[in-house]
Amino acid sequence: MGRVSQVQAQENRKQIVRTAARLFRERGIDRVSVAEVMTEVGLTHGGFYKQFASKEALVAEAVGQAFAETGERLTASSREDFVRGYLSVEHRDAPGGGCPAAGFGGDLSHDDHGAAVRAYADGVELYAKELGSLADVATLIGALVLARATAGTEVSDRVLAAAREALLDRR
Amino acid sequence: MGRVSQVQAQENRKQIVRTAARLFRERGIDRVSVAEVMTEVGLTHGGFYKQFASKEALVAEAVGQAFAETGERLTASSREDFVRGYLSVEHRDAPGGGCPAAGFGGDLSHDDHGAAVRAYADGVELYAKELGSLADVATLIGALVLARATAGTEVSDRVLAAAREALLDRR
DNA sequence: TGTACATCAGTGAACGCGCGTTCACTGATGTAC
DNA sequence: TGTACATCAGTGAACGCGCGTTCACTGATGTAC
Repeated sequence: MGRVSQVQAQENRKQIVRTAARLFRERGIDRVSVAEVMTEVGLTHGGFYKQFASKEALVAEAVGQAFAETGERLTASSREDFVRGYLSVEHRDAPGGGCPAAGFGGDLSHDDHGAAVRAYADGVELYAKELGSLADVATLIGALVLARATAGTEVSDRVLAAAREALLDRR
Repeated sequence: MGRVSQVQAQENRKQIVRTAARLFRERGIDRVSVAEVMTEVGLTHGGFYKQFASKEALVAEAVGQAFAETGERLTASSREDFVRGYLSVEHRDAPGGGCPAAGFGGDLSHDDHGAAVRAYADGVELYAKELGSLADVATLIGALVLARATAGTEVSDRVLAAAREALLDRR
């Protein structure tokens, strides 16, 4: 295949970011290769560097993309609906389209991912604005991280239920 | 160097597990190689497989080791002291000797780390027994994960303070 | 207690593999006239 | 509007590298007598 239209190239670029945002959350940034993202989009891996300076640049954009998606959903539903959806078994089992704060938390705390950290911090602020307090954001995200890390044990369902109760019934 | 005494071999094995437990929490499991752990202990990488079946086996033991260390500290201090220490800037900046639930959370939620997940779930139960509720455990761990992921921004200190207030002053 | 031999923890080189990245090439797209 | 040429998104092979793991070897340790 030869050159592609500028419109098509921009569309391909967006698809790469969207696909990376999903795969990185599903399996962790380090466990997803550039080649895998490109294949999933339907391109070959060589062209990646025509669009991005490095994998790290893609990570930064993917984190931003994931928070943008979540932000829309967040402001479009009531507090109670959002909390129930967030702390659901479905959300626990489908990290690919889920909360980036939980999905990227582990990957970003090591090393320095400058731009990605900025997007992450802004995302957390947005959560806090919607939920009312940073402590509630911590409870929400902590419960999801714990539920995923313990998936398959009885602890997993119980931590989701406990956080639901603390954030909804208790207030 | 030739053969080493059984006592020395057991001591080396323990050192490998302890060192892995620290390095894995500091930089993430995928970012630490078997060779690096062995070098840090003062051995060469080839001998690793005389002691462990695979890197995965070491991961399981390292997670268990990390929770065992934390469990001792947890039962040895008052609730308030523990919460203050847990949500301190020092703990945020020194993950190597810190909470394994936060340090390993991201790494274990992807793929299936059977034995490690069991140790993790047991560790979470221990936290819950000490703190009183699983929701409080979620708040504690979520705050630390967020503080680390946003380290360097103002959000980081604020989320620690907010969780401290929620877990101590509010009750 | 001494001796002879088997064991096996640790060594260091090597393996196959997948990764991020580079590069010469292709040919449709975009542009200058 | 047509033509000639430059551009550059995408291709596919190749690179250097570090990883997890294997293996022949070493020689002190452990054991049988």
